[in-house]
Amino acid sequence: MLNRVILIGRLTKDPELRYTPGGVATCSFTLAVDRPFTSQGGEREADFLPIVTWRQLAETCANYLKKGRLTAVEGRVQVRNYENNEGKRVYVTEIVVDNVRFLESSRNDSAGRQQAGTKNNNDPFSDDGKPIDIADGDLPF
Amino acid sequence: MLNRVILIGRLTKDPELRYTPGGVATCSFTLAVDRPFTSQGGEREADFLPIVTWRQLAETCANYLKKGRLTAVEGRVQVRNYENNEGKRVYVTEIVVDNVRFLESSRNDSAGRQQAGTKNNNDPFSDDGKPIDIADGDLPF
Amino acid sequence: MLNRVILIGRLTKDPELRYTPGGVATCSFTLAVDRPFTSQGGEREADFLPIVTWRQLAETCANYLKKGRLTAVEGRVQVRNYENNEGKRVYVTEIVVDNVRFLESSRNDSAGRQQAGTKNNNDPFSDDGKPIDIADGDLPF
Amino acid sequence: MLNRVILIGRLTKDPELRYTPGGVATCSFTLAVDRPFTSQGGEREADFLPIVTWRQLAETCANYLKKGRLTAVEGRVQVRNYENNEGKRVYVTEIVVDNVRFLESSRNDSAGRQQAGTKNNNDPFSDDGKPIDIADGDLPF
DNA sequence: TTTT
DNA sequence: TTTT
Repeated sequence: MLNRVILIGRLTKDPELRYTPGGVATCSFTLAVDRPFTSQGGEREADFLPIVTWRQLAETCANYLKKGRLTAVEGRVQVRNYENNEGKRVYVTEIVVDNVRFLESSRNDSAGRQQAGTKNNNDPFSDDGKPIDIADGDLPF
Repeated sequence: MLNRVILIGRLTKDPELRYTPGGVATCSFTLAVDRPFTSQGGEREADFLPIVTWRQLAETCANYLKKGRLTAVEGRVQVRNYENNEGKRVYVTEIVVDNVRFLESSRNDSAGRQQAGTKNNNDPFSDDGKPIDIADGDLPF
Repeated sequence: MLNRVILIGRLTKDPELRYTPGGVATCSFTLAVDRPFTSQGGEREADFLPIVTWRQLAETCANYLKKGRLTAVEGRVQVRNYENNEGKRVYVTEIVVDNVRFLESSRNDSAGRQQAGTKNNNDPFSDDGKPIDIADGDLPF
Repeated sequence: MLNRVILIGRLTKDPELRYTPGGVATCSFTLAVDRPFTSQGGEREADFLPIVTWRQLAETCANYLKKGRLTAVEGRVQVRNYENNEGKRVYVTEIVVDNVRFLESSRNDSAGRQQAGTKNNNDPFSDDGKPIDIADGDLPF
């Protein structure tokens, strides 16, 4: 009935932009969000949360976000499921985001941006030349 | 760095109370949270989100929550992982909650509460008589 | 840069629906939100927060909300200012809301709803027959 | 019943640290939070929101925050009231904060920090040598 | 696997 | 599998 998440963290990698068969843009990345407490005994101190954006926001994220950037997102927790190749139902929890704030400008890493230009990870077909397998009727927001 | 979730939904079952070997209470339940949009094509219209509470709040939840109750929770998204019996690392996403609001009073189901008393689901050992396998040094908040 | 508020509380009165000169609907009400702690010494234990909604949501609120109803809202904190009749600048803090959840159905107060029908508080001109003094170019969202 | 605010903005001035007569620290500052939309007609495009913190967090804020710093805060909206010198009741809306994230490190302004040291704005008595007029029994959290 |  |  109400489902709201706000996160601030850093991208673990450059974002990935894809398109559905119907041409809808979607951008995915992972945010590393440091936990508020220090775990005793060498346990993990950050959560790695999968973020998904759609449409115009997806293209903006692909253009402006990069590995390591401090970023704030607003959205909702969603559990998606699909059948894997062994015929087993798999549940995936993602944060579907409708608002993104870039908390670090790009002024300090022009080198990084140029490098991003040479091996262009914003190209929707950069991985395998084919659009991803997402039903267009199945989009949030 | 910041990780905040607020949900309003209904419990899919009665909550479950357990204790760690060190005696720390933890209460788990699932919230069904209706999505804001109607999916075309028979898709799922709610997310079923696993909630975890600890210590005093866990005992309060076990005492006051019941299947079907409208409930608001505040907490953070957490990814826990463990090795399963095939030696494979499994990742579980949960909402670790530090604030709960009971949005429905119990006045309309005294029968239900009495029934909860006879088959006592608040008993930490109700399932198998043994405490659960959680390291005490690994608690949030 | 980011401004998000989530409240759960009860309406202190029936909501008020108005229209700008340009015909844009706006609905206002106050939420009483109980504080999490008990104040020693007879101090106030709730905050009374002014809520504003616009357009379609304003009309939905006017139709479905009523004094006393438990309600969840999502929006942002806004400080509006204007010059009063003594020529002094006055600052007003409001919660401008873009999402409302009705946490109590109306089944238990059909009497109340019929009464609301007789003295129709949903009539945009119920107070004085004139639209309110809000510039249409000055709308949020 | 639930009251949660999350803001990201910049301090309009250095924070002010004070102590109640009972010795409880409180730190105040204003966050400028840019609005998500551009107002046509020269209207204000940011909200200036008064933030209040208490106890240990107040001292941390006084030590680490400075004018201009990008900062995230979590808390609740509160309406405080008092009688002014004309005997009129005045209502003040503030964000009482229990979590602060410093989104900009201080590495780029050592000059600024040194200056802060010479005219020490962290001194609780820097303004007038007297503690502020707050009843100790009237503290949040 | 699921709530109203 | 991971960020600073």
